[in-house]
Amino acid sequence: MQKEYNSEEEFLKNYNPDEFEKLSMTTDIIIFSVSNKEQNNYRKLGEKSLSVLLVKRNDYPFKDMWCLPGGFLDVKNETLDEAASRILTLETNIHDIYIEQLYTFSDINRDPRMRVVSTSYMALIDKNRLKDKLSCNASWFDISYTEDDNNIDVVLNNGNEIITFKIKKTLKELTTDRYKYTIAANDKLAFDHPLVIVSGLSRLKNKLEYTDIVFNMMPEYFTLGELQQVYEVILGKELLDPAFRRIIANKVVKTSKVQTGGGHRPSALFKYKKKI
Amino acid sequence: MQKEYNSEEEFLKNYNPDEFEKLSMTTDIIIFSVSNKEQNNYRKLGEKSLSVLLVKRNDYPFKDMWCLPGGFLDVKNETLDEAASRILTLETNIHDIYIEQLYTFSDINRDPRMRVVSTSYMALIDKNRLKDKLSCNASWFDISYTEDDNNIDVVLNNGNEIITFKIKKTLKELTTDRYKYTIAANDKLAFDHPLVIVSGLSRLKNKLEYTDIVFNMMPEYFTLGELQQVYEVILGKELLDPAFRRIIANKVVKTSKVQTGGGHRPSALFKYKKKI
DNA sequence: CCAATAGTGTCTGTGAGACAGTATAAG
DNA sequence: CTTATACTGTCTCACAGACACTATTGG
Repeated sequence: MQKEYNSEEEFLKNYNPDEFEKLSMTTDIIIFSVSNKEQNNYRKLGEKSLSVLLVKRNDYPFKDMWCLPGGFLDVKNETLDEAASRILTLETNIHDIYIEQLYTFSDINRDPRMRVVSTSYMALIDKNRLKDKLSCNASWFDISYTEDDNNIDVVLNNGNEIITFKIKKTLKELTTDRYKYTIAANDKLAFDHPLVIVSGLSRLKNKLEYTDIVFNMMPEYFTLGELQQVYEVILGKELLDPAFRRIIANKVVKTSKVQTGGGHRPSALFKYKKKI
Repeated sequence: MQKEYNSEEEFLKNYNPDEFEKLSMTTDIIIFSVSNKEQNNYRKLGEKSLSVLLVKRNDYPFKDMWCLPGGFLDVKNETLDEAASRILTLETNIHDIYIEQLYTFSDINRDPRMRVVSTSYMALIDKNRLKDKLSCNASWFDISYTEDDNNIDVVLNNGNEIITFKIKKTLKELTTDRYKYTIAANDKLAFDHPLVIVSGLSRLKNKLEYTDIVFNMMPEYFTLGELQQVYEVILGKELLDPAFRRIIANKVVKTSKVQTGGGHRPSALFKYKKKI
């Protein structure tokens, strides 16, 4: 039973902040970018792929496994958004990166040390902006995945090491296409990070279709062929040229620059057309 | 510097769970439903409106103000989803309610007592399912709101009391239509709940267009006129009959029942057609 | 000339917006 | 007969899918 107070001030003065049990919070950030595989055929375009930044854990728990960049919330001084930005800057050394909150994961045993709830974020970046080298324990992994009604199989590859995991989908409810995701196989990723990656992939794919989010992953100047490749690699399907050009027509501006040297017709370079 | 351990078990045995500062978490639930205003003209349909369930606070902080149903996370025993379900059942006395996570709010001073991070949920319900009376301090408020590029003005009305608040929108970033929402005016709602309501409204509006979410707010049998009214009241605009019927044609099944007594042509009753 | 990408023209079918029209109960 | 809603037919326009075609470079 609450005691009687005469004012909010009086109540707050007497409040015991340990009335409710407490826990720690972290943020995990899934940083997406686009990689370019070099081609040996001088004519062909380099194949693109979607990449995610992972960090190798030096310490327990999950020592020697990979995880998303993340860290604990500074309870006294920062919001979750600020914590995420701090970690993002720490990892990339650049500012002005697109970031958005994804989902808050709260499984009781997701951290073996103690109860930790984690709010995940998704960030998009053009890799070319990274002037500094990555810290030695961080690495870009190319993502490929297949999905059907029951499973998502994901393969992450940094050229050196291959990480695979499988997510099982079970229909949660009839009126939307929401699934409950559970980790069905995973050896190399720490915590519940397979779930975070899948949730980020799904958000990215959706937002690609109804926002201009993709331009956060593009350099200032790009060809429509490159942009189309990025769409294709994220959506996991090929697009027809005329249809694609119609879709992005009012999102880009043609510049006077062209890109030559490809052993074929040069392509015009475009910029993102900012909305009014 | 982390000490040297030889195994995960050894590390965990020696782990100090108070290494990182802790905080409390809550969940707040925005429960939407549809209300029916009675009409005095025997021919006319009762006007529908979107409603939200609010609770009057008996205790400090924010004593005597209204807030969304919510509560603290039981750190030892439940996930956030479970906490939200628990509170939802507590408030409504029914199970099988549609619920989804919305967003995690973490402003440092959102709770005057101490640092509290809150994960918000949105639930949709058909009010007619509520057999029990609401607890005496809970009440349904009809929502009406207007929105332009800079502000959202919301009016909540339970027939007795009127709550208004204003949200200021500032563009966060160019590539998507994401805004930063800040509370510009609010006297009667506790915490940052105006932000939660606006975030729920926006989610509901969006999902209406690409999911079958609306049927969680409908009774088992309904007329297309009623369904259309619900769409109109959520979207805040009128729809043309033929267009609307095309959109929902493959989401509903016509039954043999009809609804008469309206002083006009009887309308067929429909059910939600569950997907295969 | 060849291979590969850049870029365009256009046909076709689908589907949304719009509006007009018919149907039918209760008073 | 009036009023209000229920429900349908159809025209038009915009746009996505599909495919064929032209353009241009480096080797």
